[in-house]
Order: sequence, then C-alpha cells, then structure tokens
Amino acid sequence: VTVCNCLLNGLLKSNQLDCCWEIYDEMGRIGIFPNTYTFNILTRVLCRDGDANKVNVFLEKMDEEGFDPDVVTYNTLIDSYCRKGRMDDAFYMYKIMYRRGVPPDLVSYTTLMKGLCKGGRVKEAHQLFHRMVNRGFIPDIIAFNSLISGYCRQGKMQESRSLLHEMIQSGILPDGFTCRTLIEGYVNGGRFLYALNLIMELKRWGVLIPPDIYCYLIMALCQENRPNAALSLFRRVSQDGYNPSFEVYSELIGSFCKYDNSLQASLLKDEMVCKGHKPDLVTYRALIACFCRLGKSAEAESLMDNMVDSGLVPDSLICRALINGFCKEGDLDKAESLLTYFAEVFHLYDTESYNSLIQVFCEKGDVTKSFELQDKMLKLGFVPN
RNA sequence: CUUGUCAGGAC
Repeated sequence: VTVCNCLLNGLLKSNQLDCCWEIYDEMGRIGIFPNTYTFNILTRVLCRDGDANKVNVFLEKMDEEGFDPDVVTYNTLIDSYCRKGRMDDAFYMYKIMYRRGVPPDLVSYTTLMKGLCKGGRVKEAHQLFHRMVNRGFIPDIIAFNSLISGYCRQGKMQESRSLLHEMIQSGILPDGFTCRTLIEGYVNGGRFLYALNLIMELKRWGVLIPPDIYCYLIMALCQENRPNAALSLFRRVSQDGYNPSFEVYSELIGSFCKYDNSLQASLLKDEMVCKGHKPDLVTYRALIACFCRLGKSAEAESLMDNMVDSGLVPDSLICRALINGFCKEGDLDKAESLLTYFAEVFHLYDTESYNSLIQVFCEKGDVTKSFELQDKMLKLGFVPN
C-alpha cells in the first residue's frame, strides 16, 4: 500500500491525475486495500480536478469503506477552498471539523490565514492568528512567515517588522523564506535602503542570507536604473565569497549601458569573461549600441569582433547601431565597408542601415556616391526598398 | 507513503 501511495503522490505532483484513478482501480483488482493516506491523496487529486461535488461523493464512499476523514483530509479541503478564494467554504469545513470531533490544528489555522491574506484580508488573518494563540497553539515558522508575507504583499512593512520581532522573541530564527518575503516587500516599495538594513539586522541575529537574495537585490537595483548602487552591493557581497552569476553580470552591464557608462560596462564585460562567463547576444547588443551612441564606434566595432570570435552572429540591431554610429561620426567609408561585411559574411541585409547610409550621402549632396553604393550592393544581392 | 510559508499558471 505504501508503494501505491507513493506512486499516487508522484502522479499527483506531476499532474497526471487520470493515471491516479487507474492506479486506484488496479489496487482494487489486485487486492491492495487503500488506507487513510490513499484516501487523502485521492482527495487532493479531486480537489485539483476542481469538482466540489465529486469530492463530496468521494468522501461518502470513504465513509462507507470505514474511513473517517482525519485532520489531514480536512486541511486538504480547507486549502483547496482557500486557493480557489472560496473562504466561506473553507471556514465551513473548519466548523465541520469541530462537529465531527476532529479539532483543527496549526496547519488548519495557517492555511486559513494564508487564504485570508490572499484575498487581501490580512487584518482578519492576524486576528485568527491571535485566536489560535489563545487556544494554546504555538505558532511555528510557517505560521509567522505566512502572516508576514501577507503584510509584505500589501506593503505594510511596519507590521511585518513587528511580527518578525515577535517571531524572534518567541525563539524562532527567521529563515530564507522570511528574509526573501521581507526583502521583496521593501523592493516592491522601492525602499532599497530598508532592504539592505534589514539584511544587516538579520545577519546580526545569525540568519543565513540565501545568496539568491543578493542576486535579486542587485538585479532589482539595475532595473531601477541604479547601476552604481547595484555595483557597490555586488562588490560588497563578492567579498563574502558570493559567486557572481552570468545573469547578474548581464544585468549589470545592461544597466550601465543604459546609463551611458560605457567604461564601467566594458570593464564588467572583461571581468565577466575572466570569470568564465560568455556574454550573450543581448549583452553585446547593449554594449555596442552604447558605444555607438557615445561616439565610440571604433570600440564598438572591436567589441563586435570579440563577439564574432566567441561564436555569436550579429543581428540587424547590431548592424544598425554600428552603421548609424559611423555615419554620425562622419566615417562613411567605414560605414559602407561594414554594410558590405554584414551582407557578405552574415547575409545580413538590413534595409534600415542601408537607407541611413544613402541618406547621409544624399544630405552631403553626393548623389554619385549614393548611386555607386547602390550598384555595389546590388551585386551583393542587397536590394533597396 | 498524505495537508500549511512568493507564485502555483496563459487570450
């Protein structure tokens, strides 16, 4: 039976609900008697199917076979209703439990609290928390985290903080979940300094900060267009032995590019390569566009050469950035040779780049050159629009 | 071997 239960649970987790019933039938056929675990797993299967009537039918059948729903069964049902936002039904189950002599436990309360939080009823969740404590339950880390998360999602950070302290005072050390929830709360409100201070405080309490929190913060700072702040955090945590990831480097480089700090961006790119990460097309695109925008097209071109050496193929955005860059700098020969290069080597025919080059020739009154260009391009199979 | 802590799911 335990083997079957294990299998059923696996099927449930991989969302193969139909298979569950096949297994259940098969069990009957070969004479394996289901136990409470079996029924509880199947209850979950039905809950996920989303048919309330079927659940009731099944519970009756369970009853016929001599199994009374236990606290796990009820908690499963409560959770299912909570996830669907049907809080009335969830509380109804909670009342039924008492009536049937199955008293709710910590899990029941936590589940209900989470359901209330999800519907934005955090205040009521907190009241339920108090009621639970008054009934003699000792909240555990999950109970605290659920409520803290509810407050954080509403941006009620002062309440979250006071729960955090309540939690620590009751002898529970916050974990990675707690940390992550609170940090996300601050970041969503744009309060990065509070987030950083919280990390310091948690460290002082002896909480291990999960490394991906730093990653998250750095990326969030980048997306807020604060690459310098992101970089200084990055440097600080690198000293703690935190290994910078490909994603973090990419994000930092992109952010500095957007900030027109081409120097810092390219330093980071070199550092990234040294650490064994290969910048991708998006990163090169950002770098090249940034250099071109700042009138440093020659450097942009050598970046493109790096990129090609590393096995990446330039796209039309890169082509456009370079051609426009050289046009703006007045180096039309270079622009033209690049246009040829992209067409010949990469079969990249970017009409927009082509047009801007023609336009520059025409603006200079050099119509002859413009026609010569068209001849050359036609020979390469590059047709104007 | 079964229930609770970001999300738990798409036009």
